[in-house]
Amino acid sequence: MTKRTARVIVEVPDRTRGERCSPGPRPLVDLDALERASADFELLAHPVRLAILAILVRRGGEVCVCDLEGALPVKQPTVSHHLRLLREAGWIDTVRKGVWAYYFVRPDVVAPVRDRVRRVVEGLR
Amino acid sequence: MTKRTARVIVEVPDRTRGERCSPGPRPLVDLDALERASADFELLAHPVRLAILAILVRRGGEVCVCDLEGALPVKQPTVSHHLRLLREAGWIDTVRKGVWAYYFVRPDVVAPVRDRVRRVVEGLR
DNA sequence: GCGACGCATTGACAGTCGTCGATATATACG
DNA sequence: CGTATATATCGACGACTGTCAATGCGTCGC
Repeated sequence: MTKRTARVIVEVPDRTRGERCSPGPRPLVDLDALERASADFELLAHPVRLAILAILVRRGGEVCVCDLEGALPVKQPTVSHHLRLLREAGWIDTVRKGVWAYYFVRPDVVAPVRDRVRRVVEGLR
Repeated sequence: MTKRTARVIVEVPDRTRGERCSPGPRPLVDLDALERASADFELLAHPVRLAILAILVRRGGEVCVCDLEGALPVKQPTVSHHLRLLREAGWIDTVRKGVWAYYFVRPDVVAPVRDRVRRVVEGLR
């Protein structure tokens, strides 16, 4: 989703040329965790998507698109767009019942997301 | 930071025209929390920034830019750019010591961030 | 002073994102 | 069938993001 061009390197260099300007051990960064986490954060980084997720979780079940549409400050194609992003990420899924489409969260997918995010955020201390 | 054009409305409409296609109570969404949280997530949604934060937190103190520069897969102006974003958000700050600039996290700012993110993410259950 | 160095800023570029009108698709109802 | 309704997709637009070379700015050592 982002324009990530390169990967994050694991070590802080020991700056053999000249003395190091920071003392202390060289920090290690879990590369793959960062990459996956940032992808999660990208999806969370929009209020409409957050609202969709909040509504779906609140209802604890299927929610009709038309209800979402009415609750959000964007037009129908835009709602559909954000629903697609969440669906393509696997976070939510949909069933059609007649004319209506009902969306719901997939807890089996969102739970690992929650774990990844929690791990990164708790690391900020 | 995002292209938010409008605000998130608080209620799911009761669809007076026609019957509602979803039953259940109308969910309420904490608008301001969503807005602030999505701003937090935007800042977290890049692996370089995540890596910077991880390194700063790990070191538990000031880290020279040149160390960060060596640890990240982007050139110096790009590092500076991401440092600026984090600094402008108040998450980190800097002291100059001679030629070098040392960055460090501001726990007083990051702690509320952690709380907001935690609140949103724990809400995903 | 001068040159070297570390970092910040600028400016430009390509790529991506969010939005919405228009349109397509699909279902339901006469 | 035709029409209405719900959702998805398309296409275009403007705005923003990430990146880096070039340049500026401040500090150090000489």
